[in-house]
Amino acid sequence: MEKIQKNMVLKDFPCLNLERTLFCGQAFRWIRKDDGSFHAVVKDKIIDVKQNGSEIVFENTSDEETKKLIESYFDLKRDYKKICNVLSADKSFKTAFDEYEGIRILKQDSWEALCSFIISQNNNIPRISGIIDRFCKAFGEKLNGEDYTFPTYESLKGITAEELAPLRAGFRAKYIADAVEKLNSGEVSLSEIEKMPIEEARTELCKIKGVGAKVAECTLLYGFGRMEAFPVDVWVKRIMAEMYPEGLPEIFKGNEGIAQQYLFHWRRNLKE
DNA sequence: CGCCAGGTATGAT
DNA sequence: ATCATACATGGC
Repeated sequence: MEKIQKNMVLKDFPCLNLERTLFCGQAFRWIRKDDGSFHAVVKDKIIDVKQNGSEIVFENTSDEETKKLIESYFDLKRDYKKICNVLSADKSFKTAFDEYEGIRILKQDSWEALCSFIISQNNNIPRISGIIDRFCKAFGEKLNGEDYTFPTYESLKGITAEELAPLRAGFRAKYIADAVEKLNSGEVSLSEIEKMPIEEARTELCKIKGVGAKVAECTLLYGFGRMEAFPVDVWVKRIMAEMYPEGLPEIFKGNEGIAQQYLFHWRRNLKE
């Protein structure tokens, strides 16, 4: 029997480098398999994707729903080439972009982004991934032998920090519990935040314990696709001091988040 | 073994 | 307001 074509293929797609996009510190669940492909669960779908030269192949993506998910998650409708060209008028951005072209902002589930960046505080990336992995295995929905969905806050309703102990998240467990509680009670609403002006959205997110300026900003950028969000961590603080003592250039306006991701990744790989 | 990690809450000046 | 420190855990 002839095998039907059921892979979604992108040929010469502008500004999409999987390796860089998936491992630049915005998402924590992607793994690299032995055959060089990348694997993760996005929402309730298992995604396997590989990059062969100018071709990007999403495996087993025949259904329309999965294609729509990929289009949204990888932000495929946005013209990064054009945006980055504008941002490149700034010398520092251009340096970062020339070295790391192909990074896109992933549009993740807002709850997953919120939770992931609560876990990220004062933590390192390998351990963040480990905690999230244990979180999914302990409380997510099993898809098959290895793969679990990210647990919803609805399914965690009433959970205590003690019950989250298996994650070994340390002092962050009580923050996750507080987020679950406030989202379930409606004291904080992600669907409302989605519609809010950014300043108001920041204030809402910061009602959750363990959510400060940085985590709120990451949630808005990676969970809500707010490209004007600009997370400032230790690396970006250094960037600001070293390159933008007078503040961000005007041309970044509306795309501060994209600028941030390139500058962050570039500066972090520079070390010192 | 010590240092540090995509911060934040808390308490002291 | 601004500043220092603790925080859980484990990667390196």
